Amino acid sequence: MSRTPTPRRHHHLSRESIAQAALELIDSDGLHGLTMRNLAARLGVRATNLYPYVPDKDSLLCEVVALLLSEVDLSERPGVGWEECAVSVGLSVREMAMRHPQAFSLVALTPYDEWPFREHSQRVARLFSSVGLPEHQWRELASALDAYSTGYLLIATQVIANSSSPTEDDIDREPGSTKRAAGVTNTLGEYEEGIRMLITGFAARHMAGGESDGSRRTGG
Amino acid sequence: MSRTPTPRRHHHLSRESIAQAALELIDSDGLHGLTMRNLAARLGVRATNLYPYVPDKDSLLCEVVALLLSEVDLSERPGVGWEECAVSVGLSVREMAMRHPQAFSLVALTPYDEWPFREHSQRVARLFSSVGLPEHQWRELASALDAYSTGYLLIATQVIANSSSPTEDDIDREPGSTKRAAGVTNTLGEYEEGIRMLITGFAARHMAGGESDGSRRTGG
DNA sequence: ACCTGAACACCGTTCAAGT
DNA sequence: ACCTGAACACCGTTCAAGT
Repeated sequence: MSRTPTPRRHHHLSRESIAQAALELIDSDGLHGLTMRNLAARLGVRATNLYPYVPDKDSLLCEVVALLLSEVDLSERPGVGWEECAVSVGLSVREMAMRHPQAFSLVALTPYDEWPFREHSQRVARLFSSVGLPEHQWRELASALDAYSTGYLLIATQVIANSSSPTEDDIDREPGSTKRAAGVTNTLGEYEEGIRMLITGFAARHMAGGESDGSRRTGG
Repeated sequence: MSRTPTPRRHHHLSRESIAQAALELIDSDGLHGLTMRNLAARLGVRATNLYPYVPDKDSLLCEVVALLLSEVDLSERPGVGWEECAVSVGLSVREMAMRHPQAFSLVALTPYDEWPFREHSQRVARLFSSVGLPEHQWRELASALDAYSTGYLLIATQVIANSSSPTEDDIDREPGSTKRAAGVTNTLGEYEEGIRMLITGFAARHMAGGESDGSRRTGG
């Protein structure tokens, strides 16, 4: 019955604390700096001591994804129309991605039917169902916005992660390197404009009047 | 001077043939079935024999990405308006992704400033600059469409890859498993509708009249 | 000149042996 | 009862030694 082995020595160890340390390790050393041995060393412990708390590395990565998703602000925005609500959620996702550019690919790579996305989907549903759109409509909108955000931020963070981890060998000491010629922009403005294009197009194609000003003025 | 060592024995080996075999191996065994040793075995050779042709595994993965990008149809569509042109490119990307669901994440994970995207970006530029839109406009549109496609298809393929590789241990022999409850849909219709939302929104926000019917009737 | 096996420095994970 | 080092089966990659 006791599913959790509850070991007694390392009191600072737990699924949560290990996942937190893993995220910090990724943030500082990059994804392939996350090693069971490295992570254990960071916690003052041997790799084998992690296994009572975490079944394997994949589960640990799921835990990290859950940590990242929990940083997205999905609280209700009272009195805010669905358009601005969708925009602000998108911006919150971007803030999370830019706080953790080396870890964001984990979010994008984790299959949607894995458990970290279950709670997240429920939080999204709770927010969007309070926003005045019929369910089949906000589901289609949320799906498109999610695809756009995931793709845009993955592309942006991969460029950041690639140029910020020289892996200690090829440090070309030129300040303006040959990198950003490929037209990778990643500005908040461009990202937000894409979201607004989706919202505008959604309203035009799927709603009656197609109005999209977002001053909803809800009394209660 | 002789940068290419030009070995003489294994005549069937070359950068291209190795990359092709790597893609086939990923398609059948999944991404983590691709191993220098596995790949060599598939080619009737030892792992060390690959290194004269490919400097390391990362370069090999870039070569695979180039192979995948080359499958995208970016030929000109004479007499087709920019809207339908953008849609058909998006559908071609989806066909590539669905042909290689286990390999698509490589495309999404490869930083945009790596070389496989240079030629691809030039092909995109060649197509879109022939379509009647000013450069700053089609660049913004292409960027948003790329983000959407990448995100949507990554999410879709990760679910496919996750459920099609039971890794030989957890084969729950229930036909209708607990999987697809998370609302992962991945239909061609939903994907295409997202593209059209972006196009409609782009036209409404960035063009004069905002017309978007796509019958361009170009004479030459 | 070309190829090869052994070897290096790592992985994730397990488990018998210690205390 | 808890922890540990050694060990297993792998990686990517190198290189001295063979032919």
